[in-house]
Amino acid sequence: MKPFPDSYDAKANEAALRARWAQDDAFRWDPARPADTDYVIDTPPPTVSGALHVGHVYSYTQADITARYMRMSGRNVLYPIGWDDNGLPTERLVEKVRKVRGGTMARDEFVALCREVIPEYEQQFRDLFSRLALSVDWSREYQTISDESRAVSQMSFLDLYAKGLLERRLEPTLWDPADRTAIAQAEVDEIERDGLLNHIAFEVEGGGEPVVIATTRPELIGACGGLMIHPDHPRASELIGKRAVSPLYRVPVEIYAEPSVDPEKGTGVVMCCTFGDVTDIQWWRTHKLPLRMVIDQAGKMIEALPFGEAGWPSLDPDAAREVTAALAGQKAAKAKEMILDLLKAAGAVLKQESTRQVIPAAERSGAPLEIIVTPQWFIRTLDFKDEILAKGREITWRPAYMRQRFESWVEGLKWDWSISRQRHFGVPLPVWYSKRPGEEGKIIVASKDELPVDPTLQAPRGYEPHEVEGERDVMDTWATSSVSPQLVTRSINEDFALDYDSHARQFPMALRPQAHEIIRTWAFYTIVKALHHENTIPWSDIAISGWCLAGDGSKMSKSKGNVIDPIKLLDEYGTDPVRYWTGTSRLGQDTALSVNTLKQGKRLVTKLWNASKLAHMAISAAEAHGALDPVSPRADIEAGRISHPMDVWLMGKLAETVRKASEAFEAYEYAAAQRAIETFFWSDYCDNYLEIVKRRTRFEGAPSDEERSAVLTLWHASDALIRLFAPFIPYVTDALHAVFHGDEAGTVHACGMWPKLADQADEAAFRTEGEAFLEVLGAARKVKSEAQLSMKTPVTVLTVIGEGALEDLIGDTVEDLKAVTSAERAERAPAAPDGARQASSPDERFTVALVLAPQEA
RNA sequence: GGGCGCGUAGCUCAGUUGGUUAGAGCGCUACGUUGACAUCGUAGAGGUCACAAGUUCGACUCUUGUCGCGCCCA
Repeated sequence: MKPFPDSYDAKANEAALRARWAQDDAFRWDPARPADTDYVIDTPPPTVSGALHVGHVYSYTQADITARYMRMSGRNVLYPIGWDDNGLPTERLVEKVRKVRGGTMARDEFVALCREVIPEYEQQFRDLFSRLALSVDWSREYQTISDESRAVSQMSFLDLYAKGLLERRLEPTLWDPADRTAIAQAEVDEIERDGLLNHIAFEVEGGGEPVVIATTRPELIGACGGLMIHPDHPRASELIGKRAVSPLYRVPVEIYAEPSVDPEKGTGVVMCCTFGDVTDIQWWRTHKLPLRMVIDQAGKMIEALPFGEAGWPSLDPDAAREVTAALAGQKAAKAKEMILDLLKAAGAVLKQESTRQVIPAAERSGAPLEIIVTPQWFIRTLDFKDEILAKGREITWRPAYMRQRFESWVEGLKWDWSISRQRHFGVPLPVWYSKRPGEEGKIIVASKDELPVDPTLQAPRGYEPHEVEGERDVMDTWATSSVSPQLVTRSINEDFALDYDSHARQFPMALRPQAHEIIRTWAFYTIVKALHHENTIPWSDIAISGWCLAGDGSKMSKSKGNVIDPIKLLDEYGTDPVRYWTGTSRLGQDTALSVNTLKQGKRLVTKLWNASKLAHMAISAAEAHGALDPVSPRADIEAGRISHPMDVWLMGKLAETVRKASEAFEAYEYAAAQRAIETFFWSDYCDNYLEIVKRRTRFEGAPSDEERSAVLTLWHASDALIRLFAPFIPYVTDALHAVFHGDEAGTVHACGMWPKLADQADEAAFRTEGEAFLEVLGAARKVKSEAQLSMKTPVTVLTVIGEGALEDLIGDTVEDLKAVTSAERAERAPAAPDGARQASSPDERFTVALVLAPQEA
């Protein structure tokens, strides 16, 4: 044992322990241990181009609390960490800090710039996570832009391509006109806004009453390929099969019966365009309508449309070209205004009603989406909804109701997963298109020994550079992130492996911890990949964390100005109290940042320090006389070395606490574990036991048997409390562990350090008498408190009202009761002595009377 | 429109198969410090468990409905 430091210097201790953990590689996964003890965590690598946020602190600490418990309880924990530095967020960051535009530079120059900028942002995360004491295996740290990660991501591509699950298709695709790239359904935000529903008249060919359609997107009239009318519409039988002529452009279009038109909305007739929304795509396919794009990749009206040519008929091509020219180059919103003016001038706008509309927008840029037709690479997901749902049900969701979010997302899927992005910085799609005569356009996919490959810089084997066109698109960042378990195990499956043995051993993994807003992205895509690659689940459990809210329960946001800097939070309170706050949260539940709870954490750290200090004084005094030889609570009780009833009682309460905490942790209910431990520590141990035991800690010379019993109990309680609190407050506990066991004993966080149930005492031992003792003590405290006296105030006699001997009630602890209440005598009697003050016990089972000693004036 | 979560003391939250008198911390009130801790201790005040109906000997807990907040999906 080391001497006890006077006070706890959290800052210095944190730095010293961080250095020690790093030096000892304390949290390294041990390949030599048997595979059935493995506990592998699929840590989501954070996007390093984003700002550090309290949400990072919150959700990664939740995962770490569980990871530390799992490791201490004997699992061989692999808790990896990586950094996601792919994709558009990084591009935007680099453009901002280096004041460049990615699109105007050579791609390899821009990529080089990205690689140059990233490290300092990565370092911020490394520093934060290290400071949070995340017990990750730093020896396996990875980057999603590393050669190996890119190779594994490209292996995933090769495997899916070989299985026919990944293909290049020319078809309508969700498109972000601001960032000029295809996006996936998961990156779409539905935003509500006010709009106008315009009633617009189309002439009916051959004369007669015009047909009136209702649309919120009149700028797409040039893209109209047909009108859809509900079969029950009053004019249905009259109109179906006829042709209508669009205003301005004068394009004749068929009128079709279409039961999916909402007859209640607008006029009950709508136009189908290329493409206003998902329904347009369905109708376009069903009725085999012509493809007429009027909006380009920048979201602007195309400058020249071939009216009068094949596929673009018009009764008045010159007028159509004139309208096209008038709108040319305008963004959709402006074109909408302009064309409405033209339509009004032509008398075609019959009515405008304001409406509340929900429009899809790109999550990242906020721009309203377009649907345009470009060749993209798609992973087949729509055909696999049932399989994906089935895999979701094989995974244990914590909390269970989070699975419904996943399921409602999968059930609502409307698009296959487009993974190609028209960006610069990302994992290249490993394909080329042949220019060789006779096979022009043939897709050439890299072979696995060529990976990682950048097809813009390299040619495929067997081809000269001039014979191929390398694919310039890169992978969606999720296409890479969704193989995070495979990056860690360095293999996609048996066919595509850098190290298949480790994959076979570690995959599927035990746990994916993550936040709930990425269920439809990270969790979903990872499940899809595991299904497609190996027809399995990626992990057996998924633990979903909620959001960290501001102190008033509102969401933190820059616009509200209530964002808290995690570094400042850690500076102000220290890591252990911040982790304690996280430890009070529940999975799935949002948690408000609470100053009270943070302060409570700080008090706990101090209290644990001081309680350990008191125990240490007695223990070191005993050790000086060679009287310290603790084995385990159970062994020491059985051997009679721990013999005092209150010591046995405390060890029973400790046993109960170890059991409750272990059970809670096994159910991923770490907050319940923290509560059980804290309650035992604060009320049983500090408030009661330490006060009771003090009289047996003031020995000089060698301790007597009952003093040695006290010392051993203090040892076991201190040692166990340090271990029990360790997952929550790793710094102070490891410092205390070193005080009690010496530096050479290693970290308290090592594998197997959790208190073992088999070593604990009998939970029920002396329970009844011990509880009666505390009730009597509580009543005595109440008497003194009501008399406004200190506990030290001398008492001549303490009387528990009732029949029988006091020992029948509280066992052989009368001396302890006298000492802790400063009573000369304690007894049980049917009535209180004259002049006694009385109070009842907290549970009202007992009445206790105290006769106070005469006060000196 | 469909679904999920939440609603318990002034505040932040516990309350695990229905069972005496609903708990904790902070805050508040009063008192208490010479051998761990005032970054503390003891005691006290404070709640029709959102609301209504039902099941039951018994409901914070189960069922149904209503209201409010948040979220997911369409």
